[in-house]
Amino acid sequence: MPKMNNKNKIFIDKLRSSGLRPTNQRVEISKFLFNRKKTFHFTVEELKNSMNLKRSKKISTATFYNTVHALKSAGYLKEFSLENNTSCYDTNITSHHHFFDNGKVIDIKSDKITFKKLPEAPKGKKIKNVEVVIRLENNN
Amino acid sequence: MPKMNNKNKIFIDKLRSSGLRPTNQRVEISKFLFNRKKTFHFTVEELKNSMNLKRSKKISTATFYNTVHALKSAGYLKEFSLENNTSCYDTNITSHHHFFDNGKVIDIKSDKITFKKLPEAPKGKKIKNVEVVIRLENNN
DNA sequence: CACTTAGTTTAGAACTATTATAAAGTAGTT
DNA sequence: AACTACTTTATAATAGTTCTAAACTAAGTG
Repeated sequence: MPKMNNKNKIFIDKLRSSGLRPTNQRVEISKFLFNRKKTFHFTVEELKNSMNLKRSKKISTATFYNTVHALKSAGYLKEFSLENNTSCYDTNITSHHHFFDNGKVIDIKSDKITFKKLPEAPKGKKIKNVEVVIRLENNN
Repeated sequence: MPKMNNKNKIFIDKLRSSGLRPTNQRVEISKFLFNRKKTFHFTVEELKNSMNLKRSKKISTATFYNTVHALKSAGYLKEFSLENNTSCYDTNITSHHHFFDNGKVIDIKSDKITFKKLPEAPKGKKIKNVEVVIRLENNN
């Protein structure tokens, strides 16, 4: 077993509560994702590339997908579709909205958008969530 | 040249102004898409299956993709991503919003959603459009 | 109204993102 | 230390979409 101090506890806990054993690969992924101040947006491919770039022994694609899926199912990541039909994940799991700026994604805090009017859900349905995308373009 | 009366003019015009010659296949697709009272939501795969089902001579996949792309680029269709990362097209090209109900898409008229507060675009950017998705779930 | 040419259709190959498989490896319990 | 269930990995498979190139056709030209 690799040395592992309490510094990693928070990242390991996220894995365990996602139903995953804290293996080396997974702990590194969890740290990479959650050991940051700012929200992180990524596709699995981007995550894989940026983590594997600096590694001699690469983590496999399947492990990235498995780990991200489990973290997402446990609620530690939010998922949404980009315009090129790939999945983007967001470490900001609070309810919020997004700017889409030519492939770049920027969070919009929930309280920056409020509604004057919203439709009723159809009969037998209720509203699960409301997500706003504001698409940007360059001035002039 | 196959007989072609004025009834098809509107469908042919959409093709021509999308930069496409009005071939038989394309006119049929255009009619299938736009000869309806209600908004139509579809993926290319769905469109292909429903049109080809009744045909002896099938229209090829590439022709569906080409035609849909051209109509979309010309502004006759709107495109958005479903949650399974496939492209969905909408014959309602007016600005509007959507309910997502377990894979089913329902239009929300633009005036059914109004904002009390919207964020400013970042420096050097301006807002191109604002799209709201309201995700539904079953009651109880 | 034949001729020509640029645009079109098609089957199939290629590609990209993602999921599945199964053999070799490892965590964690006993 | 040994066992068992879970992991990792390379690789194959899949789904949606785009590309390719050969055969075909619309529509302008003389």
